[in-house]
Amino acid sequence: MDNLNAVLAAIADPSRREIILRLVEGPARVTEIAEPFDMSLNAVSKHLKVLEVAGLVHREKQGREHLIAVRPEPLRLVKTWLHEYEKFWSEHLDKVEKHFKNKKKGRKKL
Amino acid sequence: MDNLNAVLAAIADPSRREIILRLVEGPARVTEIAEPFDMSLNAVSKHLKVLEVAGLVHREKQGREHLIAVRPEPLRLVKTWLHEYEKFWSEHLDKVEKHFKNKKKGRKKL
DNA sequence: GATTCATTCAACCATATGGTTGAATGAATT
DNA sequence: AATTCATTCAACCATATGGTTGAATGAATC
Repeated sequence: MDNLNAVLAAIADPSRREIILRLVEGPARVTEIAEPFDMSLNAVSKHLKVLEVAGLVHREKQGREHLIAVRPEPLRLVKTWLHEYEKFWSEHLDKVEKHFKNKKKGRKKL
Repeated sequence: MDNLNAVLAAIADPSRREIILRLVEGPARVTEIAEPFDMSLNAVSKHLKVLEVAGLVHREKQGREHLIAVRPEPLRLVKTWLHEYEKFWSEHLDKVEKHFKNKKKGRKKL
């Protein structure tokens, strides 16, 4: 999946990870989300945009306020990549194992 | 862990993820790693530096060539964060569940 | 010792990122 | 209708990022 880039870049920022964890508690308005942060509302708004583009957050406009809710699905992509990595890793270990087995068996040949 | 930032930023780049997967096959020299890429050797060298700083790769200088090997440990940090996220998520689901249980039980009160 | 080979360092470039402030939009309140 | 409130848009700024090219380093080879 191509989106993995966006998802990883999004969660690479600590403020955005904090926002995500905060949002697991439940949806919140932009101002609420921004409250604990030592940065402008605008900065938080930008972070939310990044999370939204990555699909990690969904925005529901309710009149003048925006309700932001976390969306867990894109994190699956990260898990999937980690699993792919581990799959390759264990396959490689298999190969190494076989390599050593062959060494044992064929010791006298070479 | 603070390094999580560096690890996530490192794997957010697709070339670097490719390098990592390549290195699971086994250690390689810089030129070997660079070979499949359509970018300068220098660019790859920089990517390796980023991976090295993030701890995802280890460099062993062997004379004039550098043997680069993958180091899986830092990816644990990513897994840990995902687990933390999921923990919070399920705790929140618990809360929601209890909330609805209370609604059921106390329906007549409110 | 001169040359070649593997790699990094240094400088540069364009674009992205994370932040700011001030103005604009648009809904709610008076 | 005027004002206030929630949010984004726009412009700007400093720094980071991903790439380039050319020079420097330092080991191997002739």
